[in-house]
Amino acid sequence: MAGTIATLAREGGVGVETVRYYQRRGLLRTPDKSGGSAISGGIRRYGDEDVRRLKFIRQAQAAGFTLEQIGELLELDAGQDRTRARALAAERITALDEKIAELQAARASLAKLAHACAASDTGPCPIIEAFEAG
Amino acid sequence: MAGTIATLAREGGVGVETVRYYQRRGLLRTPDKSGGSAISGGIRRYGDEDVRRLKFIRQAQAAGFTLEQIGELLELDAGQDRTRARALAAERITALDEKIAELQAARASLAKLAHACAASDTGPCPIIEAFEAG
DNA sequence: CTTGACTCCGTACCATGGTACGGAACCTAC
DNA sequence: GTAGGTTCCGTACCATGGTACGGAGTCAAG
Repeated sequence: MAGTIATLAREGGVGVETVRYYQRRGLLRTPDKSGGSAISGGIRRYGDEDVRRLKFIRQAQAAGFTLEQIGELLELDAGQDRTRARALAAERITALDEKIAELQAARASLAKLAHACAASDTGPCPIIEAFEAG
Repeated sequence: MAGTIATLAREGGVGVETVRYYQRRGLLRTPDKSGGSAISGGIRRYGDEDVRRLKFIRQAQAAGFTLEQIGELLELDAGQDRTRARALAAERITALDEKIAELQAARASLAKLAHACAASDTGPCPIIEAFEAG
C-alpha cells in the first residue's frame, strides 16, 4: 500500500501537481524519501493515511470550505477541539444557506425571463431589459 | 445627469477602480473628455446610460454570469439575438441548478454532522471522521 | 546497462475579479 | 491664484486554486 505520488493523486482524483500544491500549502505531508544515493535521495512513498487525508480535503472542498479552512480542520484532526469544529461547520452552514438563497433567487428570475423571452418574438428581449431595469 | 466616474461608481455600488476595470474589459465605454487644455484633455462625463449598463453588469453578475458572459450579453444589447440570449440564460439556469443541488447536499451532510457532534462529547468528532471516511 | 517512464524541485505562469500606487493634469471654492 | 480633492492612466499587485516547465535524479523492464 505504499505508492508514489502518482498513485496518491489518482486515488484522490487529482493531478500530481495538485498534490504537490497541497503539500506546499501544508495540507499534505511530504514523506521521507526511500532509497537513493544517500546524497541525492530517492522517491517519496505515500500510504493509506495520505490517501485518507487527500480525500478529506476533496470532501471538505466539496462542502465549500476554502483550503485555508481545510487546513484548520486538519489541525483539529485529533478530534480534540469539537467546539471549534462545530463553529466552523455552523459558519459554513450559514454561508451555504446564504449562497443557496442567492442562487435560487437568481435562478427564479432568470427562468421567468427566459420564459418571457420565449413567449414573444417581438419587442426588446426581456432578459436584457430586466437586467437594465435592475 | 452628467457625473464623473466617482458618481457613476457610487450609483453602481462599486469602486472607481472597478469601473475602470470594467472599461478595460470592454464592458463599459470610456466617454470623450470635456474641457482640458486641448493638448492633454479634461474629465470624462458619464450619463444615465452608463449607470444602467453598470447596474446591468451587477445584476447579471448576481445571477452568476462571468464578466465574459456579461460582455456577450451586452453585445446582444440591441435586443436582436433573442435566441442567443435565451441560450445563455438556459445554460446559466442549468449551471445554477447543479450548483444549488451541490450546495444543498453539502449543507445537509454538514448539518447532520454538526448535530451529531453536538450530541456527544466523547469519541472522535464526527465532522472530522466523516470527511476522512469519504 | 540502457531506455523510457516517473519523480523531485524550484519557479513561473494561468484565470478571475478586482485593488492599489503614483505622478501629472484638472477643476472648484475660497 | 492657490490649496485640496478628483480624475486620468499605466502599471503593479492581491487572493484563490491550481497548472506547466525544465533539468536532474531514480527506478524497473528488457
